[in-house]
Amino acid sequence: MANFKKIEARKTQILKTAERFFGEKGFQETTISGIAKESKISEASIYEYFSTKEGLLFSVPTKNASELFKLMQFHLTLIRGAENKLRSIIYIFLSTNEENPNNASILMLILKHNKKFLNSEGHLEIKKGLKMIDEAIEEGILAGEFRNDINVYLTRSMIIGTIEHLVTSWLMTGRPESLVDLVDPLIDTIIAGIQATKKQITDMES
Amino acid sequence: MANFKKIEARKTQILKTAERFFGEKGFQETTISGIAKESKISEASIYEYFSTKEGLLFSVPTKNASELFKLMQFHLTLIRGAENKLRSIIYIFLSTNEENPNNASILMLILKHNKKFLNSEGHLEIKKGLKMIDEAIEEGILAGEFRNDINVYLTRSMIIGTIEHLVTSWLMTGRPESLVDLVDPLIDTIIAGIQATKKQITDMES
Amino acid sequence: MANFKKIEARKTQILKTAERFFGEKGFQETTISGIAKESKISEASIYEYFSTKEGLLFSVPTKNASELFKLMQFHLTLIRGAENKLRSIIYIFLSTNEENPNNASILMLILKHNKKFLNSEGHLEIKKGLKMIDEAIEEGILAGEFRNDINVYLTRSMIIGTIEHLVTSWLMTGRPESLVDLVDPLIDTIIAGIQATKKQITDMES
Amino acid sequence: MANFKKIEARKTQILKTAERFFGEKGFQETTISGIAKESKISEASIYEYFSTKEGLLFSVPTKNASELFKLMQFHLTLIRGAENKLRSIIYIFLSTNEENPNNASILMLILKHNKKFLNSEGHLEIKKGLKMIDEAIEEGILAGEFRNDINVYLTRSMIIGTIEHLVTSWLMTGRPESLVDLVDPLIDTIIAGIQATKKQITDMES
DNA sequence: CATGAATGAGCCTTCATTCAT
DNA sequence: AATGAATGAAGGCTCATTCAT
Repeated sequence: MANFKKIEARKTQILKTAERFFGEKGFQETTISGIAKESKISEASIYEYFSTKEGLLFSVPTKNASELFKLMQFHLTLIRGAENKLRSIIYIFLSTNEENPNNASILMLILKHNKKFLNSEGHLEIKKGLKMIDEAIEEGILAGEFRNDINVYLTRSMIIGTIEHLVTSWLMTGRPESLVDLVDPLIDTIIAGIQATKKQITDMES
Repeated sequence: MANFKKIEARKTQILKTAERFFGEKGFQETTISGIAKESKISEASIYEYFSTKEGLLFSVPTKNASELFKLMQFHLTLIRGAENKLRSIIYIFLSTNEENPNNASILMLILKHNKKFLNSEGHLEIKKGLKMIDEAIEEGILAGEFRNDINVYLTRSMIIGTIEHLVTSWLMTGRPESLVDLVDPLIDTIIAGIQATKKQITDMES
Repeated sequence: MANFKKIEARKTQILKTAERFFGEKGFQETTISGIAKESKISEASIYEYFSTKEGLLFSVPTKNASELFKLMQFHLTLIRGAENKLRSIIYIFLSTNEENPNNASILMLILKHNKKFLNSEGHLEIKKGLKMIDEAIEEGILAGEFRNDINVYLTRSMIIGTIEHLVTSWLMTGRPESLVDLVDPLIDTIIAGIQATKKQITDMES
Repeated sequence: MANFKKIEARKTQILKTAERFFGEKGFQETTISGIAKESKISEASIYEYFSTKEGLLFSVPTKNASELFKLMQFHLTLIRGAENKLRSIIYIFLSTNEENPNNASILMLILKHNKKFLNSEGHLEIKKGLKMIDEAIEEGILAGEFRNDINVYLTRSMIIGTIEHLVTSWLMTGRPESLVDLVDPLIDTIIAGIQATKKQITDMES
């Protein structure tokens, strides 16, 4: 028992250091040797817990994503209305990235472009998050909140694309200073673009 | 003169090969040795023309971007109306990327995440393109086509972010099959999100 | 007692697996970890029973050799005539190797070239086998079966060398298909080379 | 030109060191780094000339073997009689090994047991040497020097096996002190084993 | 100009072995 | 007695880059 906890603590220690290194320096510039020194765990031990350097990289965001989406799911059950759901999702995405820039960096700058990761189990967790967006959009269409001629894939791509762009810009250049401040104007614009117009509503009513 | 032309031809030969290699294999997986062999120009000569491997990478999209934005600028002078301008810009971005996936790959998957590039001269060309979007948006606001309360930076980020996301998805997974087919629904949604509503117009009139 | 037996069983289990691994993959390619997994005994336990990886290797053939030479000794006491004894020895060597290629491989391809083994206790057993050959040759000389001018060391070297070469070829390339089929032509040639000729016999008689 | 010579000199320098290291320490214990330091050529340069550590190993005896067999071929054309030819072959084999123990060690203790080598081009040279033995034996049979019922493969195996055993013993234990001293008794015994007996000759005559 | 040739500098990964429990 | 866990130590190999010719 105590043993299990100790090992988990060591793994966590490695993951914590790895997150910082990968996040700050990227994959190539990060060395296992560096992570080992920093986390005061031998290189060989790192390979006890993680199969390869890339395996370690993949392990960093998986846990985070897993926890995040559980949280999201919980929140979303409490929220009524597709617009509110999208607002919440966007808020969670932006705030999570803002709070955890290294993890954001790993996801946005490294893993998003790694084909192996896109086919890995770790990516499944992330796909769940995307699905929540789809579901919120579809819910909004069904409820008449959103126009019924919008393209769900495209709409999701706009939301995700914008979030990614904002986060990436923020990571790369440091501006704008706060990501979460963008939630409201962002969601307003998006909603304006997809919401059912009064005219349309009138049409439906008639 | 003949000499100058010969050298230019050799440079072009290198850039052509480099574009293919970087685009298909990424930065790390591409070797100078590989480019040298493929382009039948010695490694040492590549270093005559390009300072470093990264310098070569930076040189690939510069020329392309330069030509692209000249073309865009020319087109935009002929187009009236901010909406039409945005439509045109989005069309040119998506179609250019679709026609030239290796160049797209270099920009979207490699350079976008390279701080050194973002401060390099090559990035200036790209910034010009972004500025055109800003100008179109601002023009639309001034002309009353777009709402006057929209955030230009955010709106541009939505446009760019969506384009980047679509292109990146297309590069990484092969879907959607056609990028240019998305131009119309994309611009429709965006315009719907930012255009001045009748109600707003009425408000303004009153 | 039961405990002792259990330990012996575990040792045997390890040795059995080790024989297969060393025989099939060689020394370097065999890992203690592999043997541990296969024999379902922990690596640490293997080190309880065997000092080092090399110690384990040395232990594999010792038991086999020990049993073999007891068998040979028993057989030889029943056989009359040096030629018959040599025939029997060669037959036992070839057939033993053929029946147990992994053990053959360990001896022929690994241990024969290991200076440490040649000075180890395990090698003593093998030397006993060689001594039997010497004794048979000497017996043949004394009895007048073999020429009295032959070099015992050289003759034994021929016998051993040929056996080793045949076994090694068989291990490395798979031909000839059967080793024991070679016993008769082999012994015939050897005997022809060392047996006392009629002329010599006549000389001795005169 | 001068360049070519310089490179050849460097290659030779590497091969010379490699021969000593591999011969004295074996394959595993030899490191490229060690060879590099000793031969005062960078590790990277060694990899310029030789693809891998194993490739370097294979290159060591190839050149030697090639020269050796040219020499043998030349000698054999001058020699009349199968017995004399075998004597010459055995002498050359034993003396060459004795003169060049490191090369002998590489061939006898390392490469003979390396399946990759046995299928490599380097091994072809060695096979040529074996074929010379076969030819001498066959010549002897046709000429009536040797019995016509002997097995060529087996006879060659005896010759090679004995040589290998003697050389290996010499390498491993230092005995016998001189290999070439064994040529005469060795060939005498072998010849006695395979030569046509007077009786046989008489039989043939009758 | 053009390049053949040389190398410095690293880094991931593997395993035999040890030791506390 | 048995082992899970931890690691020290090492080594092959790759490339971007330089420089003499």
